[in-house]
Amino acid sequence: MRQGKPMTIYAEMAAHLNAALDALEKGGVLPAGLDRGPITLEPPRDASHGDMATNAAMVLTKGAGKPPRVLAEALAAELGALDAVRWVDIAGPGFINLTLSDDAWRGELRQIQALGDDYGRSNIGGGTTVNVEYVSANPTGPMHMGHCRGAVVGDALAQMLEYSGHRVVREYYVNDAGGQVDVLARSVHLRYCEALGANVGEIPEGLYPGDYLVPVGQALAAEFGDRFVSGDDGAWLALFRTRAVAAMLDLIRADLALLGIHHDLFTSEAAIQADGLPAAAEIWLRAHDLVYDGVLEAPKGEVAEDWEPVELPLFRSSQFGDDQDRPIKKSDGSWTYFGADLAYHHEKAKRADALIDIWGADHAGTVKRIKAAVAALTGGKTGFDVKLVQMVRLLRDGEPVKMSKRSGNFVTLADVVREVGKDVVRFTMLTRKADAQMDFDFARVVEATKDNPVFYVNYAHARAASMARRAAEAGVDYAAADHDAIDLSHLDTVDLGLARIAATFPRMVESAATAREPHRIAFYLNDLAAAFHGWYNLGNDDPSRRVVQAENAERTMAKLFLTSAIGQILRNGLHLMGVEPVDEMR
RNA sequence: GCGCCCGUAGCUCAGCAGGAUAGAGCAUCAGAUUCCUAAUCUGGGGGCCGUGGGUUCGAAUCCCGCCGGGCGCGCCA
Repeated sequence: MRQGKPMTIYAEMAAHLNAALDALEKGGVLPAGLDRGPITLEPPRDASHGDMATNAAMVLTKGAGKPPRVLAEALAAELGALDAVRWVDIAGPGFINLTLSDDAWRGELRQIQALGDDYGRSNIGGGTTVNVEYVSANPTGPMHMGHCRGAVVGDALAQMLEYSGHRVVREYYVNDAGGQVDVLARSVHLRYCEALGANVGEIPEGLYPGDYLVPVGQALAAEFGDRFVSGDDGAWLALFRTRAVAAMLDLIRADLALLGIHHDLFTSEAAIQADGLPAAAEIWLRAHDLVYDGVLEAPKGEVAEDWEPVELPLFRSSQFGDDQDRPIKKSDGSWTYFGADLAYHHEKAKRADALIDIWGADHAGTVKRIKAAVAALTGGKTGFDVKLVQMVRLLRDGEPVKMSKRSGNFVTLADVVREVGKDVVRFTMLTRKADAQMDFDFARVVEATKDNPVFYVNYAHARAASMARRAAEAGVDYAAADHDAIDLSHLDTVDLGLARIAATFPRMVESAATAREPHRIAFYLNDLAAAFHGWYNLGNDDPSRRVVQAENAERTMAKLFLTSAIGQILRNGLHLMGVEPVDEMR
């Protein structure tokens, strides 16, 4: 039966289903070569239908030229003969419902324990490389809460993809070539002068006012003295830009570290340009008639008075569904953000099989052009997905927190992490699907109630851990026991209901990774925690259902085995989210 | 005007590559502490899944139109 490399129960049953279909082909019930792609084997919504259900008979009816019930009966006969299957029935339009034996579920619990941290890991990625670019905040200041959700979603996604058999590169694109870094350099110059005793007064409109630039100015003053106080900015602008960006990246890296986020690669836009990549891309695109010199139409909607038609090199993004063609260079000859960005994506595509960008929803309008450019430059060979992450509204005491970048009065990521903790921030950011707006209420995310999934899931894990402690106090030492020798026949069908939910973890992770939707982990964990809390509370009415039963060490051991398997699943899920499981709550 | 996202219980949201009687939490009502954290649990009430078509054995899910809401829209980043 269970031999070779360990298989989870869904994988095992899927293999059995395939073998049964092979048998039907051999017996002439099914023609050979039917597409089995649409066949599913999944838990039915209604648990009373059994443990697993397959639509195989309905899906194959057309190709087989036989009614679903006929196919279902033949298939049911094959499947019913399996040891693991206790009961088969055919229902509705032709569903085949399987009820597995208790021993099959007991076996799955052992599988969870045997695989441990790897229960849920898969190789659906087949070792292909996925590049996930996330955060990529402008290097002009510390991280603020506007960056937070994309950071967490991207990081959890990367983690999930790795767990699902991809090689993952976590990348940060440093926008160090635009006008905003000149502004940064000038803002730092002001702080530099200030450090040398100049009275700078109010920070002028158009420069970054934040105090975080003060130490950068001081460091430059200490290093260069008053050499750059007066005189042409050509003498210092490039130097200050470099130093300021480096300092900002240090701040950003430190902020990300607070969230447990570490990128593998920081790629500089300026370096991309210095290496001539945009120019090379332009030549290629011109050769393929995807870039031409043309004049943009005036913008629709609100009419701008300062609109002037200018001839620019334009990318034919309108051929790919964009509203209009997009310039890759400005009228002063420098590259637009888009012009550099397409070259950057081309570069990334050379070293990965698939690209994923995590962007804020405010950049939604630019998705089409970059997708079009990437498709053109890679010949459509590299998968490219842009995941948009919607805004987070910060609430304190039910009131929206006002933020203004201008005054420097934005809520920093570091402040929030300090206030509520890394794990609360990470978990909360994953409790909505990425493309739905969400509220982040400072009071609610730290609430210790079941309304707060962060707490609720962690509580389940802590509860699982505390049971082993309590049992030890009562003289049943689970940690020291020989786990293979524990007799799981003490677990009945009710107990094994938890195993049924736990067993769906691997397929849930796979589907979440495939769909690139890390929030599904959070919802699953919440469901598992609920089932676990419910199971635990059965002991209130019926003492024989308690976990710790000092007078019955064997039964206690079996219950602890189950408890610890659930703890393992909770841990594996939390790990994917980048959240530390807690063993104890105070 | 155009593009993207969204419309599911009173509120906040899930709904797993279409599946069987649509789920959870909050709120509300009724219950449960001889036990491992009641920081929890059990049960009730509450829905034309925005709307009209289409695809098929089967649609909240896929396609098209409409209605309603959010966001974005210049050579910015």
